[in-house]
Amino acid sequence: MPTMSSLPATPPSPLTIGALAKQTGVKIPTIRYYESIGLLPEAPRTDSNRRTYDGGSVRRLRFIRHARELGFEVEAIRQLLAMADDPGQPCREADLLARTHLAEIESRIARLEALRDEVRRMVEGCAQDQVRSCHVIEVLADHAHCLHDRH
Amino acid sequence: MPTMSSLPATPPSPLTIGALAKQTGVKIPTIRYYESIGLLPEAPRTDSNRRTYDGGSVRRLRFIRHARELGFEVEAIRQLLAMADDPGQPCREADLLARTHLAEIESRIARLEALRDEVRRMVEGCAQDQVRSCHVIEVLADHAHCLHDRH
DNA sequence: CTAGATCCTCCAGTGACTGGAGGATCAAGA
DNA sequence: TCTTGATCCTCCAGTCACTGGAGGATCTAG
Repeated sequence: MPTMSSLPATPPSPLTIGALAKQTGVKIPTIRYYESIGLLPEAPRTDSNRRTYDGGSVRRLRFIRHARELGFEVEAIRQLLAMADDPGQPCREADLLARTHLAEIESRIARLEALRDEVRRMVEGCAQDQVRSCHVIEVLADHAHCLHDRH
Repeated sequence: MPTMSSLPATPPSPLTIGALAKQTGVKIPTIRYYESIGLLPEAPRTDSNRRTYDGGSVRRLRFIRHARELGFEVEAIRQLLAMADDPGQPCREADLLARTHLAEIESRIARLEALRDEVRRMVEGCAQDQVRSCHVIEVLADHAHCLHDRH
């Protein structure tokens, strides 16, 4: 084989912060901010002090982005990441945490489904050019959709 | 009939801001903040300048709270409320808006369901005291769970 | 060897609340 | 009626999670 071909899998060349931002949809200052609050580990630097990233960073950052979009706060994400980083280790304490998050997730799904049904009804009404009253508010205002009752 | 009895339905006595806060789980400063940014209409005042509310306020505020918890931003809630306030009127323009929100809601449901399944798997693993690897990150990191592709 | 893109740090600004200071008002009991 | 504790008012400063600009270094393509 001639000179050009290297090993079968291309060695995973490190990403710049800009490339990471592009691949994840997270803005550069936000990436640095996540590092500063410890959601992302401190990125290794090049000789000229630039941060470098790899595929793991992409997955971790995408996870953070999705979780934030879904309304989880940073502290919850930090806990979720810690559980993922440390699979099954202090299972006893992580269990309660996971169950709490699970209940919260299920509550969100239920409320989103109620909202979805109502918005869908609105869209269908519009499609038929019918003027029918809108119950979006009632749907989300209804306390029955809450799984927890601490309010 | 004696003197005490009034009309069949008790006249809906107005709520104080504190009572509204209790019924909705929204803190008093937050209620005032929502009024200041126009999410809630300016509350009528008593002679001594205190805000008064009714059942409509309770429903509207509960809606806002749930929508915020579900991660919708204030601007989206403002639009949703405007549609609800003005049922079927400028149907043509509201339609696109509603469809956009619908797609967003469905995307959230899909991602939350994926997350739920994974967290559930973790919890079950814990319950059996099994040490199995955790894929929460992979689940939410997976770009396939996104319905939009602008990133 | 430049010129433009990209990176660095630091710091100030934004959106959506959250809470304290200082003062007025209300409602219930002595 | 008078007080006293709860609740309300406005204003303003602080927090969380970003977001963006200033000023300067480094990289990369022509």
